Amino acid sequence: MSQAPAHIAILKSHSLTVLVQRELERMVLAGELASGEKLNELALAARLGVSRGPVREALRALAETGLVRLEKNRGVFVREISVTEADEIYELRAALDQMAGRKLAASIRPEQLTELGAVVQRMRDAAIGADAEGYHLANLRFHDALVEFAGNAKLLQMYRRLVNELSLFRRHTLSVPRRLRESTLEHERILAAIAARDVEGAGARLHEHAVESRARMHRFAATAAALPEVRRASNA
Amino acid sequence: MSQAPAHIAILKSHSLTVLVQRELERMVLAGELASGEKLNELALAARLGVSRGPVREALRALAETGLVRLEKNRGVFVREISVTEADEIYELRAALDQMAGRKLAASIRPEQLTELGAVVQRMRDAAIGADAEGYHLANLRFHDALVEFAGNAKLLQMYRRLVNELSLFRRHTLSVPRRLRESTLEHERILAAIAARDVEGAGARLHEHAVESRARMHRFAATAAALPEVRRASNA
DNA sequence: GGGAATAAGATTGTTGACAATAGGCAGTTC
DNA sequence: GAACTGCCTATTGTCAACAATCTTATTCCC
Repeated sequence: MSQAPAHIAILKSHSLTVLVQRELERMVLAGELASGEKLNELALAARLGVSRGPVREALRALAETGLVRLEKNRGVFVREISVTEADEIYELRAALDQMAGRKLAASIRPEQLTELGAVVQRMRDAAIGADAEGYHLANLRFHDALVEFAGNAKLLQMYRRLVNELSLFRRHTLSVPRRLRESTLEHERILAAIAARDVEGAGARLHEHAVESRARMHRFAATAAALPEVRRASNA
Repeated sequence: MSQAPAHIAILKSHSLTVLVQRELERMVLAGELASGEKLNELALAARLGVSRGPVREALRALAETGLVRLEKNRGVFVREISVTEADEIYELRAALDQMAGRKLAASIRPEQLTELGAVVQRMRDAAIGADAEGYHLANLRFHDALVEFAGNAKLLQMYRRLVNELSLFRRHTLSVPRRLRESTLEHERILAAIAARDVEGAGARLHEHAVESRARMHRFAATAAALPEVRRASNA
């Protein structure tokens, strides 16, 4: 009776379906449910302490966001993002980033600039300390904040959805960015263009930046294909 | 026995949930379920001849696409798009259209050009005949084809989702475009730029075109607000 | 007469059970 | 020994019932 209230309050405002959906999304993004893995409804329901109904509803919703794939009478699978699809997402992201950069350069407020500056500082620190994971997180936050500050909720929603999907792509393909210093510099230039309220410049820099990410992804994919890491599930 | 196979084949490949989802989407987009309307699960289930399970699953999926809104313990409502949100969508669409235009100008194939030309011809005919509905359909098809031919499936998916949401905005706000001839001319110019493989020009024209749609929406919204059409469901 | 408390009805949230399908296993046949 | 056929089990698809919550109508009090 004394430890329940918090949980009860949560349940009051959110249905089980919503909670299950969030938890499943978290598990997928955290890699606890591996890309391509088949999800067993009953097992998930048991694990989360609910019945199959909410789990099924949550899975239908997640299918619409692109995180899982449904096959009738066969089951639900965590989506696998192909190189082709990742390429499309990167290309789209370039356009969205450019839009965000232009909007932001035209409207940024001092406290937003301060926050972005702090994130870039985190990148510098991570680069100096060769802290790839820390850099990765700061990088994600930088771009998310950028789009958030751009002030178009729909854009933010789309952007986050794309980033989510991309995180399914070969689980942390780029988690070890080689050139941390170089990359930090790119972000500094982006921020400088925004601070200078250079609309076209900020858009262009962000677009380039996304295009560069895309190219890096392709180089990595090519490398990964060259040294076959015993991955193909083919019959040969 | 002789009329069943077709239905069986459909049910074989698609679950009830998927069929219900499609039908509900159709009903919403066709206006059979009005914007803001509360949807009764049991009534929908009875109407579609299924139980509440598939209906609930379909509604959860539709909520994720932005067509309906869920309120815990209160029900599901067809989403209402505010002017603010419509504005954001128009702005996003401008960026996506520009991207599509640039890609298409760089890659269009003869048969695609022919098809786009045929659609523009339908616009001309509709403009001459003052056929607003026909024009509207041709216009939708023109832009959808444009994005489709751009060759980025993710872009197409996102674009269609935005267009769907926009169709919820004050149901056919622009269904009577005044300047059919003028608008046809704009589309001809867009197509010309693409045909000339003018990457920047095609992108720019499409961007302008979307920005113009956005401005038109705002003018219309302002007009509609000026002459209060007895719409507010407020308590006054 | 108006407003708050309350009870009845309707609707949603959740669960468990049943039906249908897919995939694997053993047995049989060639 | 390989391939095919038919069962068996595990899992998904669908449904109906129960519990919890909200809405509405009614009653009571001021």
